[in-house]
Amino acid sequence: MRLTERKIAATLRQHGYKLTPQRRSVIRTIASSQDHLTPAAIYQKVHQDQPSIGLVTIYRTLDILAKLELICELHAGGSCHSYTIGARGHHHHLICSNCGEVIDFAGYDLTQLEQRLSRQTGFEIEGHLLEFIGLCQNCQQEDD
Amino acid sequence: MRLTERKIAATLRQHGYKLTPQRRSVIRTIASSQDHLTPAAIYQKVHQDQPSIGLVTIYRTLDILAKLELICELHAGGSCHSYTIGARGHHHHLICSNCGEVIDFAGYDLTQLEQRLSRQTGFEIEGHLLEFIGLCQNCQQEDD
DNA sequence: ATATAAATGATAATATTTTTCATTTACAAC
DNA sequence: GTTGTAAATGAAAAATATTATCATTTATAT
Repeated sequence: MRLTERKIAATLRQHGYKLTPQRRSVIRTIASSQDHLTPAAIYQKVHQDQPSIGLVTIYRTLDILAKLELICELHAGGSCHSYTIGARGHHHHLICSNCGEVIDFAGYDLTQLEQRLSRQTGFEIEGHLLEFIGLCQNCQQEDD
Repeated sequence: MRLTERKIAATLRQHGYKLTPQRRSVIRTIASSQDHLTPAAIYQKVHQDQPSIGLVTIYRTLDILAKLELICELHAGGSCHSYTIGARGHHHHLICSNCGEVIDFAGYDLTQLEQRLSRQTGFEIEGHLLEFIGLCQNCQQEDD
């Protein structure tokens, strides 16, 4: 079940953020869209409602909403700027959010889930992205 | 097992790409690094070897290597520019690579895997990213 | 109504990626 | 080894995306 505009607004307030017309409009735009939207797309839509809004406000609002986990950030393929050498065979990654260390792990099979999704949605599934983010041992100590 | 520089070079040739010193250097850099590297980081390293190389060549080489699946593209968190409203409860996404349609799905639990990884690596896992990419039914038809 | 900290928008700066095009080069054919 | 050719490169600029700065405005508690 998707979060409602009301619920999002309330959570913002609870965390001490002010509820401005601009923020309301950003929330309404995202909440009423079926698709995922880029900051620029959100700006365009919100701009109809709030002609004086700046793109900066969009970015700031998205940052807050993402931090509070009221919106989801998607990785829609394409350009996410980090590369490692390919490993033979299928594998996934575990990445340290602090130092960037990457550990490959294998032996986890998503085929069944993939088939289930394909059957349920009619999608022809081309691939997937599975990553874990966390703190490696070194970085845990530094944070203490 | 990670791909070797040799293997990557051979695959490039097999696909009709020329093996230039610049490309060799990019491959060597990525292959010899433990971390994942941004294009800018790769450029810096390669530049020591090939002082005249341009950043453009890095981008072009990365595109080719990624297309041939010789390197992995990582999403290291941060700014990947697409947002949807948060759903209540934990869920993941299925995204159409053509039209961008997003389907949320729930009921898939990664806790066990998370615990296994945590035990094996000592990571303190903060979160994960699981997405499937594919073609929705509409877009499959258009592509025929 | 008022005080105040937070939020906004304008502007500029920075960072990232792509395009264009003249020059150079890898490599296949001889 | 030469040579021809398509492919690749680098320089420069353009396009795109994101962040920083700061004076002004505003939501909200009192």
